[in-house]
Amino acid sequence: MQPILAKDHIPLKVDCYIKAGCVTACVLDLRGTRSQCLLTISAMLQGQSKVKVICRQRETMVRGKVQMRRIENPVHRRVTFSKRREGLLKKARELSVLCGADVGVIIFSSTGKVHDLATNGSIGGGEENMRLDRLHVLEKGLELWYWQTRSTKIMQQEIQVLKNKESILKSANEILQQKVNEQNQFMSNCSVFSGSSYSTHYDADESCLFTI
Amino acid sequence: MQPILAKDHIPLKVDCYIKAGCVTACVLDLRGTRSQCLLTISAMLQGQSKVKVICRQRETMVRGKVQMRRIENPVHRRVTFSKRREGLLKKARELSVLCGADVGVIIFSSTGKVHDLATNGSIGGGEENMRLDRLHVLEKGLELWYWQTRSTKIMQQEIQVLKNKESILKSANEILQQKVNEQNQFMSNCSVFSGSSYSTHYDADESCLFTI
DNA sequence: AACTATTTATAAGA
DNA sequence: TTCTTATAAATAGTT
Repeated sequence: MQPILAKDHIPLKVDCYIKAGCVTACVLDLRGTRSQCLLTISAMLQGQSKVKVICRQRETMVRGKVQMRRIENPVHRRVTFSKRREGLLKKARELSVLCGADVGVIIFSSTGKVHDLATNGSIGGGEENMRLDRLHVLEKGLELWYWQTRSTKIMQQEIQVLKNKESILKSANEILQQKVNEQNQFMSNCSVFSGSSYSTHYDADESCLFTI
Repeated sequence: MQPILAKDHIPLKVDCYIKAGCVTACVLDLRGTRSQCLLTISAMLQGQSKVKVICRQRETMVRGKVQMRRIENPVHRRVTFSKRREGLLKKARELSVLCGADVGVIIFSSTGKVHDLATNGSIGGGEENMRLDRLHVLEKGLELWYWQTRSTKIMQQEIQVLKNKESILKSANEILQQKVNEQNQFMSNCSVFSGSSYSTHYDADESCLFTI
């Protein structure tokens, strides 16, 4: 793709041409609420916006683009983590509300094993989602997180218990089976007791069916 | 909080005072790459930025803030879902890389049961994360998603199988126990066999230890 | 899919 | 921690 070099484009830097623009401004309303607003450049340059701009000189002018790599400074990293975690959860909630999607976010911090989670859809539908405050969402999130982690642990424990039971029952079964076999053999060797009803009641082959 | 009414603040609207500002601009570099840049208002007003601004009049000027409620138009909703899903996954990846956190995102779309997931930390550490392209991350994500869902299902199945085993083994145990008891009783009633080594080998109380 | 005006997020400073 | 705000980034509506 080649650059579009219109005649009325004047270079901003050596390698840039500005095409359009607008003004992001910080404002206070009469109640003192701070927010950001926007003015078109044309309105500014044509004097249509009756605005006096107060520009304070910053100590450091350079902020630059954030390098996408791990932040080494622990303080900066913690602050950034806190800010961006909030942002991510907000985005997740917005996606869920706007598009009716179920969104789950799980965050494990590197240091403190902190975990957060944002979710809805499973909470309830419609306008009620709007009224869920931060606390409620966090509460639900933790609940779900607990469910995830705990259920895994509990299931693993349950499996272990059942395996132990199985092992013990198998041993018991073997011993009992051995007894039965020995008794059967002993009694079959004893011709005095032939014709007894015992032999029909318990049979070695029948009990083998229960061995797994 | 009361508004700060400095003398050199001139009202922008009836209820707003501008305090500071900057210019967001759309630019093309010489290779035609489009990006956004920023100019300070002071530089603009003082003529320090040699920029000619071209403002095109839009057909519709009103865009307004997005209402945080479900988008009813299906086309708009799908487009917004697509855009914001990408944004959310990007944010998740950034949080993970910048702060060394493990982040998982699961998205179920309202219509097509589509699910996505972004994760890292478990993939690997350091600079290599930078090189993971979208496909790789998605692949890993799906893998993890599968792990989550499948492991739960598998564990539940395993628990069910073990419970069945336990039930069968218990039945077998009861039947065998009954046999042993009956045989013991039968033989103890038979005075001819007193003094046999059998009675010491299997005892009803001993096998009861295996009942859980 | 691309464009860009506008909104929103956030890094650094206070 | 919270506030501020300059600046970077996301995205809604349109082409």
